[in-house]
Amino acid sequence: MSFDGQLPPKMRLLRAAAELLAKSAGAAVSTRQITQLAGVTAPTLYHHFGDKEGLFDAVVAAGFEEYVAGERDFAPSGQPLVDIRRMWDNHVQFGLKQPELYLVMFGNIRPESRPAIVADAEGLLEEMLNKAAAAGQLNVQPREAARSILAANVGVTLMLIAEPAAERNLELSTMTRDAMIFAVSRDQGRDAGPEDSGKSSVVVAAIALNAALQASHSDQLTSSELKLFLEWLHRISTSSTS
Amino acid sequence: MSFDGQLPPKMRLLRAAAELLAKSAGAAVSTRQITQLAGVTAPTLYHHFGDKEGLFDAVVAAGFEEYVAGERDFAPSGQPLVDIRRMWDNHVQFGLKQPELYLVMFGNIRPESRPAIVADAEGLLEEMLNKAAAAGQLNVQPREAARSILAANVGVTLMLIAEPAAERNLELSTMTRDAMIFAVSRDQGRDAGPEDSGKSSVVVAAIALNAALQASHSDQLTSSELKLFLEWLHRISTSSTS
DNA sequence: TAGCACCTATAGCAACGCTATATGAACTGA
DNA sequence: TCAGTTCATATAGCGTTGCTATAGGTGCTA
Repeated sequence: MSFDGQLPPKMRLLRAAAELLAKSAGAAVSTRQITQLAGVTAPTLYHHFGDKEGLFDAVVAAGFEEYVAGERDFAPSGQPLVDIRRMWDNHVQFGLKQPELYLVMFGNIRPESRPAIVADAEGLLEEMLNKAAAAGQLNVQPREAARSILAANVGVTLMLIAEPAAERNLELSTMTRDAMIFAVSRDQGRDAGPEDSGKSSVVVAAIALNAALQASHSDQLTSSELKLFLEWLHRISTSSTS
Repeated sequence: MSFDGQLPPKMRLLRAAAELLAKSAGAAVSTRQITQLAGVTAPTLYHHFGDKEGLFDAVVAAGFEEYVAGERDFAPSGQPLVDIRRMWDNHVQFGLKQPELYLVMFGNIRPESRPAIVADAEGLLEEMLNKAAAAGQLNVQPREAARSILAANVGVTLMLIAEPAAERNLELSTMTRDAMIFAVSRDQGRDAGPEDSGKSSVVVAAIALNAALQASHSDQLTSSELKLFLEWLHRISTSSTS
């Protein structure tokens, strides 16, 4: 298959790069391979993308949009925690379907190159977790919960990718997923050990109120009052969780 | 600094590679750089390691021994779950101390290359989890628990590495760690309906927080702050807007 | 038609991973 | 003692890589 057809060279380069990246199974992909498959010469690549990495970044960006689209695809079920399970599963499926792309996106992140990709993925989760918090189902701050869940999600996906496809056991994913969701969700605290629930009931209530307030535009307080109120709420919410 | 000294060339190559890898901050490291720093010519490298990747594998293997040594360093406390917490923390510390090495070990894993390292790390965890299982503290099979915990541990460490060192928040690690350990340990108050509490409003949340606060003597706010806070809380609680 | 952006091609550089071949040093067995 | 063998390193260079200086073609506006 080649892309000599009708598309503009920029698009042909993108598709060629994506295709070669996808079936190269981790081996290096050269610019010469890409430009040849795209039916284009080297300077064209550098004119449009500046860099080999620039081209790969563009591929990743396209892949990420696909990922985000997948995450938003299903209608909210009204049960945030159920939706979060779906997001987790969708994340894993995306990683297994496009392992090379996934490794570039989440496996190779480095402090300086860490772009908005992780932050965006985190934002999607946090958005959903906010709904859970508003419904009083959360045990911790939505942002922290999102980071934690996403970290575990990435770890599980990387581990599954690393395994030979034949012996992949998705139970690793479901088990870790449920463990994480269970850990951040509220309904564990009630029956848990006595020392745990005493402290956290205030925290849980504060978190729920915080989320609910932000969702509802209550007019019972002036904006300056509200600001201070929320600050105190935050202080309570983030109190001691060693 | 160079390694022209007394050591045999093989060792000099290893150290030079490790050093360059460590301070290259993710950029590619060429064999020419390595051999020059080691005071050796190209064929020597290929004689001893066969391959550039062979050399890197050797570096990783050395790094892994250091990692394992760290994991075994502390004496078992007699409480397996406590030891597992220490193993988790040690894993994260290793990753933060040698991020480049860690990324090669755990971030770049591909199906064909090296589940071996992961398998070893998993074995260490499983060993400890076996003790927990023997003590009746486990909820799931030790092997599955080990895989799950390790996956989350790797995910968290990668995420921390990806952050600028300045704003790294280790609470992500402790929180995820405790969530995972809690999830696999037996004495949790399991069960609880999927969606017990329907929709919680600001008012409900505020009332809950009010009650919780008064019962718990939180010290996050001063008494004067608390007084005002409770007044506002009351205003919100008694409002009729949903 | 002239001028002007844009886009693409020709040709080639420096750096890369790697190797065919040769040389020296250290050990063997007679 | 010394040829034979093996191990370890060096010289030199191959093919490929990412990238670019330069020039030419194309379609637009005037």
